Amino acid sequence: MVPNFTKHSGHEHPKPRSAAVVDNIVAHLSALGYRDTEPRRLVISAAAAKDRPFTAEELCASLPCVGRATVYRGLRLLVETGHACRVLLEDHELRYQLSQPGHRHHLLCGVCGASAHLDRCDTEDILREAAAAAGFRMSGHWLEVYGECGECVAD
Amino acid sequence: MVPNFTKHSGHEHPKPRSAAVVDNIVAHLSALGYRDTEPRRLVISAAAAKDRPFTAEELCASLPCVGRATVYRGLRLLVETGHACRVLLEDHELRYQLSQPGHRHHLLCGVCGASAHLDRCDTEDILREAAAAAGFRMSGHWLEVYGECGECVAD
DNA sequence: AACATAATTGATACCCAAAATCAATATGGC
DNA sequence: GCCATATTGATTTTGGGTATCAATTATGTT
Repeated sequence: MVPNFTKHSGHEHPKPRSAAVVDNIVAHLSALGYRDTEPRRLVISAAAAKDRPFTAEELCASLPCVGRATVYRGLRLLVETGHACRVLLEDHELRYQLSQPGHRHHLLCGVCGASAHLDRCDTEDILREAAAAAGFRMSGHWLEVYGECGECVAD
Repeated sequence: MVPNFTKHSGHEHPKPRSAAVVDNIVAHLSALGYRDTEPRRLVISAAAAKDRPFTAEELCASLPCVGRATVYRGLRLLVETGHACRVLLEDHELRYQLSQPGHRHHLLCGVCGASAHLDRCDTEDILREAAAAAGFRMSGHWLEVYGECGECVAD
């Protein structure tokens, strides 16, 4: 019954990072009073295993042993607690993606669909300034950059 | 039962700018082979009259004489042709907003919901550079800045 | 370790936004 | 004005997402 996460071809990393991510999130949820359950871990783990933004339905398909409602609830919880965010890509489908809380910068490849984080965010100050020029007091932002990732450019 | 949309207080501008926007869009659609029909104009006009992102349902309510299907089709067409874009705000509702083609920068007030365009986009170059550092070739971006607009800050 | 309590799960039913259908109508080129 | 065709809109259908609720499970306590 345990789903087999053999998605990542070739590489035989024991995936310590992904597991750590799941543990981190579960720990945070516990701190917030949410229980550490296996279905919830499965949802988070499956979400962490995705290497690009995914739909709720895709996640359901990846988790045949977890009820639909639980998958949706898990996703909602992740979004509410800031561990995932919703992404509206150009195909007009609502997708999800794990993310560091408050971090809303993504590089999205229009060819292969890969998604990466934009780590160094020098834009913060510039945005704040531009917003101030329009009379806004900025509290946050969401940024998505479309283009082609390195691999797709190489092809 | 009729919702009272007396939001636009006072101002009795004959709204020439909005009309021009509608004409522009209709002209572009015509160039693409789409016909110039009254229901479609009504949809575009109603969308242009909104001063903040709106839901499809809200637009339907604003257009009791236009069929639901036509409103939804009109919105879809606007999005497909780049005259509107979908916006995912923090209340998790899918909203629409007219926009210049390719222009995806908005200032969104979390208090009153007002939306403004970020016109001078100095971020373009910085983003391109940051994306390149991650191996991406940037082709476009979508940026939303959350915060408080001038009026709400003043209160 | 067993208990009590409360959160969580999942099968199902339900809701509603959005799309599909299709006959009737309006548009634009001729 | 005519015709081919895009468009409309009343209606039906779809499907993503949520609510329900009995059964189950996690956590703190003793």
